[in-house]
Amino acid sequence: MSHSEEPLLVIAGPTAAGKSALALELWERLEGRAEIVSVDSAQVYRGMDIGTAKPDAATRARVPHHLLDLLDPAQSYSAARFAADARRLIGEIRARGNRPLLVGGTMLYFRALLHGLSELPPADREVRARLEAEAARSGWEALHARLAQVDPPTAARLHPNDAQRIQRALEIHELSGEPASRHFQRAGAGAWAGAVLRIAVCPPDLELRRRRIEQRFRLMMEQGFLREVSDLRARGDLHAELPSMRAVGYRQLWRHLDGEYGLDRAVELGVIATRQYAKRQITWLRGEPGWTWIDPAEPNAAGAVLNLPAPPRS
RNA sequence: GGCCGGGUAGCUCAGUUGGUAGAGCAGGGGACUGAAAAUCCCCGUGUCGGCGGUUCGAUUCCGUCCCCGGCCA
Repeated sequence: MSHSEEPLLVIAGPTAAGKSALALELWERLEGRAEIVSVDSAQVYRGMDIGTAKPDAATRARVPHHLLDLLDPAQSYSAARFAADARRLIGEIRARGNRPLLVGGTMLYFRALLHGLSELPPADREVRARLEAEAARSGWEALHARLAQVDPPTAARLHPNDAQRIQRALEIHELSGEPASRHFQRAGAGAWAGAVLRIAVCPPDLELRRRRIEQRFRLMMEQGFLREVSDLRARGDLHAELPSMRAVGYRQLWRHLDGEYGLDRAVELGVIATRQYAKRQITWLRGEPGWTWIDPAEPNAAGAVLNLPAPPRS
């Protein structure tokens, strides 16, 4: 069987569940004939290592990893860029005769790759800034009302408080002259054509998940997470509203450095934010059919993954 | 020991001119198309500190006790 005919192996799961460890074990079992593609919206930023639990240098020297350290934290990545990058990498890895392992926790990125995205205008700083200013003047309800004029289906779908999506929908309309709902109806980039084996790594016990998250956050603090954030902050050109600096943990430590609250409180809030993030990831996984749930504590979890029957082409 | 505050949801507190109570946070559930580790939605019964009393009815008024602050001794 050639590698291109093997199902695409994707590994998702809530943060701190043990995805990376499983991926490394899979790599061993595949005798190094595999490469890892990170599916992680925060690990793409350089200098954000400890707080994103990025694999360390030794691991990366041994096992090929992709889509890490792509951008400076002042820049921003996107689901669309991820989908394009991942598609390209999967082709390249297979061409080398290796098996791509897509591993990460950013569920929108998985969806963008596997289900495809509509063809939409990319984000536009100016349009967003203008909408932002308008919202500051007249409130998001007013913009929601305007969206209801130009794109009733989308306005009906969005809550008047969902500023981010209202802004995006208006942006799409403005830049393309067409409502987002119409774009969505048309076939976009399309779903992934080949077979996909979806693995959801998740300890079944809620309490265990909660404990692991706290332990890992505290470990990050011991490893110098605060220093990492204060170094980023000391650059002077970054700010708290950047997508990179809004990441779990970074946001809370940044505010602590701003003097908003003490370190203990920052850690507490960081742990809470991480748990809430994990909950959202699980919600996403539960809502989608086709995932095989794996308990990482199961002995030989990696072996079990490799013995799963290939799913039908989707 | 005396005086003054407080003791109400897991936490911080609001409130009831006497008809058994509600916010924020936490927690749970959900949504998700170029910011997604983002953004947003839904979910609130708890001996209203204990025990007595007054009352048709007390978390609310009265007495008493306990606990926590502060001030005075």
